[in-house]
Amino acid sequence: MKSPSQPRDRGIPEATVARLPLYLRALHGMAERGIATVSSEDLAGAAGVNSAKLRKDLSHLGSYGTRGVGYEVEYLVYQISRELGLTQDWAVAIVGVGNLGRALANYGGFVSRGFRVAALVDADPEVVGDTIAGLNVEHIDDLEAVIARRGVSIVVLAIPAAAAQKVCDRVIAVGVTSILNFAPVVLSVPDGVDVRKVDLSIELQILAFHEQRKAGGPLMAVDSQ
Amino acid sequence: MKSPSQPRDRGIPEATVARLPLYLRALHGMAERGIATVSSEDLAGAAGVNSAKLRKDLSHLGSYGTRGVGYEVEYLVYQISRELGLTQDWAVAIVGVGNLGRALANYGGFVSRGFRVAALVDADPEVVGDTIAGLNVEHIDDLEAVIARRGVSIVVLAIPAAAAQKVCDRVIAVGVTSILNFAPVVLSVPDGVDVRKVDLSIELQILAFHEQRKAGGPLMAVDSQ
DNA sequence: ATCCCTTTGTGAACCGATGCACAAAGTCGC
DNA sequence: GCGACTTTGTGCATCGGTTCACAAAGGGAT
Repeated sequence: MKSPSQPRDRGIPEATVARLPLYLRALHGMAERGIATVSSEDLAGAAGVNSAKLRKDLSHLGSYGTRGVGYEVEYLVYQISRELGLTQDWAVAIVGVGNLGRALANYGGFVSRGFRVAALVDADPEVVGDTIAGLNVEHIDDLEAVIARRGVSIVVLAIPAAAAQKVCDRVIAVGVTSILNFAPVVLSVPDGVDVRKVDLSIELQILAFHEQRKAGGPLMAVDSQ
Repeated sequence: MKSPSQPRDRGIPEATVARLPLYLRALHGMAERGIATVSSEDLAGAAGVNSAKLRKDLSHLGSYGTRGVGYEVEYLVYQISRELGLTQDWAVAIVGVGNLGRALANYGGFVSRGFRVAALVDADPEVVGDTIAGLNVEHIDDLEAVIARRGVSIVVLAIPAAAAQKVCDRVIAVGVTSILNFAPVVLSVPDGVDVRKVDLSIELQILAFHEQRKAGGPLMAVDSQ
């Protein structure tokens, strides 16, 4: 026989990984409202995806549903959390405590489960030493020491584009392999380092493209009345 | 004969649209450094993509290169800008001037070209009437009037998850069809409305997944020495 | 004017992701 | 214990996107 609930495939598709947090959030909401089991149809609805896609996504983790019934909410929360690595605590350092860095540090929600802001770092002597969100702001010169001391494994870059590559190189040099970049610049990193980018400007430009398209296209080839 | 440099295909792939802002940024940098022409190889390098992909992307806009030479930087900047709709000015309203909303309002860079923060709105009477980034904060009750008066066509939601759907519905009701959502919630919108989502928590969770994977997987099935 | 060199634009194979549709598997009522 | 019903898990067709590889196109030298 085989043990019934084992993650089968070590290779989970990237598209699936990107949706797991969505499912997890929906499940947390259901758990809080006391819902014990949920069908793929309902969960897919809450997460805004197709139910077949949801089932296929979950099937990559293992066979955690019961046919005729659905998925047990608490159990699925645990399995997804474990798969995403949220059963452990990740220490996050935020580099740059300008407007954005401050917002991130104070944004309690984003560090809800599994993540902990462990350090704030900035280059401006004016803010070094300040306390933001209960944390002391340390100097960028001590970046490497801070990362080592606090056990930081994920670094968030909330600094100007011009400074991003240099800081990126420094944190990689001391072993960081996960970076969330808010600076509007393409970081070049060696293999094995993951960079995820959040770029407000790009998102707005994509919206503008579609908005313009709705309004009649760039040439405004009006055949409307 | 045919006019040589006409956008040929009105259906530009979504993946291409998402990369055009990247190319545009790289081109702006080159223009500032006085570079007149650029090859697909060099531009692709600056944007961090494969050169064949870049050529195929640009070919969707038209035939704007010269074989044996490359692309004229200024001309390409204009063509991409036009395609993205950045030759016109988009009025953006930011709803919610908490930490994040404030950061966005002050973040000059993201409203660089084509975009203009035209209104700030919040529900907290404490901040309504304040001036942030040179703009008066208006009350959420006047949301519809503000959108109409300022000609807002893109709305940025920087509010708590619980309030997002309601505000979303209201702006859609007065004709807004482009929304950039920072609230950690799946918005449901009618067809024809574009929502783009920026979710810090999800990005971190994806990083955590890969970080854990590097460290040996969720089961820590160590067969290493 | 011709040849060689560079670089674009694209046909075609490939790859991953999506969604339909259904068999397999389980529950519940009687 | 059995049959009807529900819902999962997945095979398969399809689709969009990526990458390779090369013919076509243009520039510059001689």
